[in-house]
Amino acid sequence: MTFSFTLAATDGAARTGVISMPRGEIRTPAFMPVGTAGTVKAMFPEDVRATGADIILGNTYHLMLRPGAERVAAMGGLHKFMNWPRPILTDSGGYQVMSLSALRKLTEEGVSFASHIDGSKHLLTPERSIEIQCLLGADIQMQLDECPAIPIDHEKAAASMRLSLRWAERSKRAFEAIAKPGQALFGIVQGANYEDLRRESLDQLTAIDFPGYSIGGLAVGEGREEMFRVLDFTTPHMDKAKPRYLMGVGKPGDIVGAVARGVDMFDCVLPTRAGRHGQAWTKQGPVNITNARFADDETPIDPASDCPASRDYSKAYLHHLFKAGEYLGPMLLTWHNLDYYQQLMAALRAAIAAGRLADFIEEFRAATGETIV
RNA sequence: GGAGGGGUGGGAGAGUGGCUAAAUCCAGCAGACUGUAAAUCUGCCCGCUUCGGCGUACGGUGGUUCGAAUCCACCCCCCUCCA
Repeated sequence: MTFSFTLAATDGAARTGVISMPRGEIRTPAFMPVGTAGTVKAMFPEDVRATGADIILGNTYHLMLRPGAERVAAMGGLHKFMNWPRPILTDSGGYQVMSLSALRKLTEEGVSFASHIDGSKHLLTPERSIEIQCLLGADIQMQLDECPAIPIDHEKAAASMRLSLRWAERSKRAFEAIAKPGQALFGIVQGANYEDLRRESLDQLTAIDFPGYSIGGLAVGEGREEMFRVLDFTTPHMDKAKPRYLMGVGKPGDIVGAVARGVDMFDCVLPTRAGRHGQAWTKQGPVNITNARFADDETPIDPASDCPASRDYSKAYLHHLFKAGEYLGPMLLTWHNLDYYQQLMAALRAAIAAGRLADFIEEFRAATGETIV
């Protein structure tokens, strides 16, 4: 069994379907919880699964440094190591080119990082990134890319995007040499917020040919409206038969708007990080549970939810746990947020299948007060 | 009764003539977080404010001084030790 993507229904530009892989199916549009260091922080894998996650993320850079890709391979691979038997998507380390820009040097060859842990030097080339992702056993792998922040001028954005293109070719060559059947490598469309660059990137990647395409370099400072504008001139030109993955996005409203523009896959640290920081995402929008107004609120976040974290604990208790610095607070709120995100994805899939996405978006806007054009 | 030490903003605790509306930490209030250097970070935290300031303030009262949380006098209170 190999990688395949089957569309079940469309509604405008939006699609719903299934990606089939040896380790399981991924219902799209999909939200993939982020488990950078081999754990979705503060969560048990079985609870992540119970929220409805079909696939989670891992990270090349972090796992390369600790515990080391070869060690994970010796332990039987990342799935066994972390007790997550379903598909795993790994980022290539491209995001760290931006987030750790102070600790790395960029050359044609690749990226040399000074470890944020102990300062040790590590060269991450496109080939080494693929090798690491294969050692980890990642089901869906990412090419190494450069993820520049926006704003960036056209010239620099073009140079960066073309570097990522050259790395895409090298990544594919390396992948074809060592990957196992059933694994997939995605190319990453770059080009900042410039239409000509996004088109050039997409055309070149399409020529190289990947089983799925990521849209990178968004949600990096440009704002929702601008991000949607970029999607508007990008997704219509993408291969309809292949999954489209908007990397690092996002807030629920970002996801809803991107799904309407034809995006199939998402990942974001927001539900987990915000959960650890006391922010709950709800059907009415985000709320900071540490606010004093919750100190005496005996109602749960969502009494109608199937998720214990959402249903069985009062806001007053969650408020207390955070105020007291208790571990259970971040655990419960992470759990709730992941469940909320998966409920949102399930609702989007159902709405697309029923041909009523526009109605769903209107209801979402009314309930959250969010602006989604 | 005697000797010594000490009383600073909600708490702890710096400061011992002007750079002090008063360090720092905690508590409190609010915000942020988008392919995770994040159980993190930021702002506010005496009152009023047109955000430029203005008014009060370091146990109390009085004094020295151009100027006092800081020096002096007396008083009040707390702690330790001796009777």
